[in-house]
Parts: sequence; structure tokens; C-alpha cells
Amino acid sequence: MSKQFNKDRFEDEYVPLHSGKLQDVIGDYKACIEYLEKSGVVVVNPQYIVGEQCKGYKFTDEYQTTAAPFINLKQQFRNKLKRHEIARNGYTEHLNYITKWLNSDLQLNHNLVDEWINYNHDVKTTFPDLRDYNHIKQKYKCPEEQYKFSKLVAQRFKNNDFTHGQDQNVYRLHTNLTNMPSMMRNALTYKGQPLVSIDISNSHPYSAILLLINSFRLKRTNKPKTALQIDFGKKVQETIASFKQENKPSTTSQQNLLDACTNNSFPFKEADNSSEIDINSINNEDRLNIKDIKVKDKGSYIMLLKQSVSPINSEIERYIKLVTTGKFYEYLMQLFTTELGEGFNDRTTVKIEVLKLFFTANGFLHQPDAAAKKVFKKHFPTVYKIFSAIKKNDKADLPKLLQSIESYLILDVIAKRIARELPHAPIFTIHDSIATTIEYQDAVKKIMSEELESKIGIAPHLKVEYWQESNIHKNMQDLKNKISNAG
DNA sequence: CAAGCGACGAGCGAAGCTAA
DNA sequence: TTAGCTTCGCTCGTCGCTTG
Repeated sequence: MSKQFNKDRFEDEYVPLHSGKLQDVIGDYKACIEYLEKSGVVVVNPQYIVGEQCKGYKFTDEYQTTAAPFINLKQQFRNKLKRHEIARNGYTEHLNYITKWLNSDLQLNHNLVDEWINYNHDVKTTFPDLRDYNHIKQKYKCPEEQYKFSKLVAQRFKNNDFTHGQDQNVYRLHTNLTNMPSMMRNALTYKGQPLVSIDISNSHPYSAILLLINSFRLKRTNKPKTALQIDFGKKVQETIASFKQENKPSTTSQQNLLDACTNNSFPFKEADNSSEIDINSINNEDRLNIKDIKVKDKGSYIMLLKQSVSPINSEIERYIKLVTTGKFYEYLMQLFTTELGEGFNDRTTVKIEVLKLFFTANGFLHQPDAAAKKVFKKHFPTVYKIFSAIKKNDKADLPKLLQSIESYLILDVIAKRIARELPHAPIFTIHDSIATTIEYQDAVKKIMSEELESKIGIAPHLKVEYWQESNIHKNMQDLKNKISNAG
């Protein structure tokens, strides 16, 4: 039964269709299926298990041909299909300059992808030790499920079934590319051209720089013409307000709050290595104002930190340097290894620890699992203090803030400028990265670097990744080597 | 006037996956 | 840890209709 999706049987396999979903689209679907079956168009596999498996369908040999488009649809049915499409795609009209590139020119090498999917499935079912691991659930991933998921993603490309929606919480744009297994992206081409993606190295720690120097520089400039209400500035303000209220619970009017938010930034208080930094320091009047930072001058940023406040800034300066040179993980790996031992001498472990650092509640600090977080706190006390202040009321505030910043910069600032200046450059955003064709690689990279420097204050480290089929072959070869090594 | 029924949509929880 | 996505099976309430 685990071989339900075995590749040998795939050719003549029944396609499972959930009756409830069919019913959503066609009311009396049962009559339709019966008709199709009687006319010899489809064959139904009537076997289904309540609560587990739905009925399967396939075309008869005679009708197993290429699809022809429908033309004579009733208007009502057409409207209904349209409603379904809108429900799937959400409000993305205002992001048309990105979503328009999701079209039939974006092609997937299906032969190669199928080979990769099948090979992975076979290897990982035969050799359980080679399965992928889910660190959060602390268990191995199920090859059967991964197979199904990958097949689905590929099938949607085959059908040119492109969907896109912007989530209303952190404003990320979800497309066929964002939830595609990253290895499969190597088989993508646009009009036959290979693609290249430009990623912001450690993007969460990078966008957090904004919070370390000033939370309020970002403002939405485009008017909310569409039904989508994006108020990025408000998001930031609400979060800041949530921990400001503690100090001034009495009469903080909305306007005062707004003024405070637009004028103030986080303070740089002198670090006290023995005691906690007081939460009141957030409201310290002696603070650095973003207006004082001359972002035009590339060299001035670090300088300014040194000038304006005390030795403590060396800590924030160190953080910023590490993040913007792409050395953050390497540094932490070394730090954790020195303080905690060899268990942290591994990049993925460090990555997970960084995720914990950013996203866990403040209470998560004294148990053994939080050892690395504690080390970070010791070496970056001010950075830690600011993060924990934001997480004080709700630990989700920091990730929300950072992801909102990310989305805003990528979608509204960078992609928009690319669309304006390079109207023929195909672009595909994947949360913290932008993919384009080789032709536009340098120009896109330049725009990303410039815009990020202008908005955050310092340019990030940008990582260039070529999507090429050889990566998939290499991945399969690596698996082969692992098998032969294991014996 | 209720009761019943099919259609249908919303919403839930569970599983899987992705990104960070 | 966070934020999403899909799929499936399920419950529940509403609507419009028919039936008793």
C-alpha cells in the first residue's frame, strides 16, 4: 500500500479526486461522472475508504490525449470558475509587475524533475537513514508525502496553473516558486534562458539592523488603491506602542504616540555587564536620531555609531559587520563551539539556534536547549535587549516585524524599481531573494544593493546562486555516494 | 407550520511541504 | 520558533426547496 505512488505504476494510475472539491465546482458532479463513465470517457476506481482514501479516476485509452480548451461554457459556470480563481489568487493586482512573469514562458524540465523525484523517493524508502529530518518535529520526513508534494508542484507547472497571493499578515507574496522544493528550481528556465537568484545573506539578522538603529524609517508610499490594505508603518508603530505603554500608561494619545514613533529611535545605552539593562532605557531621551545618519556616505555609518555613543557600540558594530559581510553564522559557530563544545560545529545547527534566538519567547533562556541563546545574550547584550523588548508582549512580534520589513523592501521597493528601470527583466521573488535571467543579473544585484543600503543604512551581503540542471545531477550523485559509503 | 433534504460555504484540525 | 501553502475529511449553519 505504501507503493501507491510507485513510479512503475504511475503511467496507468488513477488520479484521486476529492468529491467535496468536485462538488465545489460542479454541483451535481455525480451525474456528470456517471455520464462520463457510461460514455466510455473515464474509468472509475470505486474503491475508497471512508476517512482515508477518495475515489480515483482516469481517462480511457481512447481519451488519453492532449487537452483541448473549453469554449462553450455557460456564463454562470464561467463566473463560478473565475470566483474560484480569485479565491486562490487573492489580491495581487497591485503586484502585477511581479506576477505577470508567472506565465507559460517559465518552464520546468519535467524529465529531469521526474527523474529527481523518483530517484529521491526510491532511495529514501529503500534506505531510511537517508531520509530528510524535520528538526522541529524531531522526526524523519515521509518520502511518500514528499513525493506527492513534489509531483503536485511539478504538475501545476505542466498545466500552466500559476497561483499567487499575498498574505495579509506579513505581506509575503506566495507563488508557485515560493513553496517549490529548492532543488527543483534548478530545472527552471524562462524563454529557454537559465535563471539566477540573488539572495540577501542571513536576511532576518540583516533586516533586524533597522530595528537596532531606527525602527521608523520605513513608510509606505503607495496609496491603498486596491482592496488590499497595507499599512506597514502602522505595524511598526503598533509594536513599538505595545511596549511603550508600560512606561506611560496614563495619557498617551494617538498623536503623541505617532510623533514618538516618527521621531524616536532605539537608544544606545551603555552596557552593564553585571546587571540587566532596564526596560526604561527604551524611552531614554538621549538617543540617536535616524536623521543624523548620513546614508549617502557609505563610510559614515559605523563612524557615526562610534562618535555618538560609548564603547557599547562596538557590540552593535560587530553585529552589523558580521551580518553585512555574510560571516554571521561562521562567527556564531565559532563562538558556540568555544563556549559550549563541538556539538555546535555545524552550519545547520547554528542556523537553527539563530532561528530560536529570534523567535522564541523571552522565557526560553534557562533550559539546556537555550544554551546558545544565552551565549548570544552574553556577547551581544544590547542586541538581545532590543529583540526581547520587541518580543515582550508577543514573541511573534519580532518575526512579523522582520518579515514585513523584508516583504516591503523586496516587493514594494526593489521589485518596483526593477520593473521601472528594467521593464524587460523577468523577475521572480522568493521572500528574501529575487531571481532573474543571467542577462539582468548584475543590474538587479546593483538595484538590490542600492535600495537596501538606502533603506536599512548599510548594504547587505548578497549571495548569487545559479539555477542549473547540473545541481540536480550533483544532488543525485551525492545520494549515490552516500549509498555506496554506507555499504 | 414544521421537518427533511440537498447544495454549499465557512471553518477546523491534521497531515505534508516551503521560506526564513 | 515564525509565516505561509495544499490536501483531505469532517462538522455546522444557512438557503431554497419539497414534503408532511
